[in-house]
Amino acid sequence: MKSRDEVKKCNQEMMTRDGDEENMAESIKGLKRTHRCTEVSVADTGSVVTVMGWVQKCRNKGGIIFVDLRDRSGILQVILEETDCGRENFAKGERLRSEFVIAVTGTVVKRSGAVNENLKTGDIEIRAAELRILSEAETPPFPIEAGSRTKEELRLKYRFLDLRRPDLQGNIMLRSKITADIRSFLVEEGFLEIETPILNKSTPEGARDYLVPSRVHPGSFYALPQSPQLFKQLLMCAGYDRYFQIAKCFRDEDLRADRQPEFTQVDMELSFVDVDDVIAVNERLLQAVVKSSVGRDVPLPIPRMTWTEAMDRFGTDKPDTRFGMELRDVSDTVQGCGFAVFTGALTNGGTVRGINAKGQAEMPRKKIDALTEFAKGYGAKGLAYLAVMPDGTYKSSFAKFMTEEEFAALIKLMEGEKGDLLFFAADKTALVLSVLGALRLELAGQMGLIDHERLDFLWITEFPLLEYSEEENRYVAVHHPFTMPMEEDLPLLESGDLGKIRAKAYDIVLNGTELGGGSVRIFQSEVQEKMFAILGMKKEEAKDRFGFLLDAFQYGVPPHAGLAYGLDRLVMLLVKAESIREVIAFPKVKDASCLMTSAPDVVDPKQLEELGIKLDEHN
RNA sequence: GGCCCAGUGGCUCAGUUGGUUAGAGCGCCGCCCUGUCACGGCGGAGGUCGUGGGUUCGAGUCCCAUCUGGGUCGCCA
Repeated sequence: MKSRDEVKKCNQEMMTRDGDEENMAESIKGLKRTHRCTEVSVADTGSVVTVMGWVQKCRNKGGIIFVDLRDRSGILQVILEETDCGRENFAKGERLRSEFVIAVTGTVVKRSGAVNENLKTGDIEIRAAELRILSEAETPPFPIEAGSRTKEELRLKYRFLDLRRPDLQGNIMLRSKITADIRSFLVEEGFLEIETPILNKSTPEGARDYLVPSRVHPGSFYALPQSPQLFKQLLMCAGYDRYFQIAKCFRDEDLRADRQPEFTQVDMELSFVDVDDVIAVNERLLQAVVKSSVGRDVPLPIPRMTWTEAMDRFGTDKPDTRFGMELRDVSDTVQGCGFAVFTGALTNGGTVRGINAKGQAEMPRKKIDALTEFAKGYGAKGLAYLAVMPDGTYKSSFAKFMTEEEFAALIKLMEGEKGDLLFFAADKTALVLSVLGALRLELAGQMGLIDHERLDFLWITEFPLLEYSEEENRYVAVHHPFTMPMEEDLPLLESGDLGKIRAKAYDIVLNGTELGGGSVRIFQSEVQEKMFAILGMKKEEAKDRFGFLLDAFQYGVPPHAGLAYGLDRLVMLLVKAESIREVIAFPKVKDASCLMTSAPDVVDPKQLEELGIKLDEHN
């Protein structure tokens, strides 16, 4: 592959290349498109239509030319014969190549040849009377067709071509429909769509901000929003009791298959509500949108699970409930056994848990080793296994440390049967859960346990309010510092185990992906100040960073709560895409750059000077 | 920042334990063809194997470094 600089140079050449000598582009003058390609049907037989689009493919039989004309609606066959269109138009037809943009005026006829069952318009064709070549085209660097297996790198460099492909067009068009449906549902429900600023004050809690300098404020920086959180709370203070926004958000963090540095949230906030009210309206929203976009029914109510239960049963706060293989706590059973890895973990206040890979007893040693490596990737020191062979014997990495009775008890607890393979992890609880949670997903994938037709929605509730950060040496907010503790746990704020406080926070999960989350907000300034104190924020600092919010709370604030969805993830899951990039028109690659525009890029020194910015020598 | 995977004509891939002129399908170009729709027939062009270095009589194949893209851990209030 080319280096970044070479690519840049190449792109520049591409952009500066002039309209060339051979460009025979004709004018559109006097023509008006009457239909998209697949808007023409057998009902139009006999009428004259004008269609415009791209040449998908030409089949020149000598005296007759078939042209598959494509636009975003699909494909329509155009037929050119000299007797219909005359010599000049036919000659143009002979010059046609893939991706030429053309306009055709002609008569809709029923096909005299065979019907093409694969096309929506397979029973008709247009007999061209006039053909205009509106634009010629180079041969594209990869085929413009559905199901392309072209390297993503190339697709992204030529995203404008990639976006012509029917599968990507389908995703982008469905995304548009979903967005429109969300808007109309929320407006119908009395929500107001209100925009909030893109240029903001940096609030360095949480993800890293993208910073924006400004000519008129040398030395100061705006930050791009990570979410409209504070503004929507202020909107509640201002009385706009139901707000929503399709909001672009930015986080300067590393990318993943389901994470982009800029992404879109469906953001909402409601006044005079509690947890159940937010959940209720959002369940109806999801039901309506899923129905209208992909025609699937979402039965209500959506199941709910507390965070504690999710962690306990699935080892994660976003469980994929499309299959079982739940985690089991075997700590009590192995407590007195002779296996030091297990007993040692327990002595150190940890846990021992297992999962049962049904029918996998004969898994080759190599594969088990690979899974052990997989577990190590999540911080496990190892992975213990116990295979209950079909003949009833055991094969185990800890065979010599346990008695027959201990094995029997362990297998019984794991509901192990002949042919099952049991995996165990022993360590600190959080680590064990994360390892087995990941292993569960990995195994399910390998074993083909996941039904990809299912849409399993799930609410996760009662998240912990705070968690202790070893790195920061203090408690940090699990959700954000404006999250309301559950009433029952309020006393713990004063004295008690801060890690035990549950929050009025909730996530919506679909098929093991976190679709969105939200919370009831703190609306009493005393509680908010207490919260800042717990987070180690001095009064002055809190005032400096969030003073406007605290001020607003002094002037009459309604109880309020909200939620935000990752729109990209919702669309991704509904179209069954593997990556969020398949539902974003112009996504960025792993290092957050754009292969098409080559952003980010160095800027003119004059621009920097104007901004009062000096770079390090090594930049 | 760590770990893993991939990089061979325009595209997608094959390429045996290192061994003569690096193959295929599709696409592309030319000629022919009036019912094709994975159109067909004949002919043709096009790659030195991401880059640099090394081992070797000999490297697409082995080693080191590096670039590019992807997955993932950390990170993502």
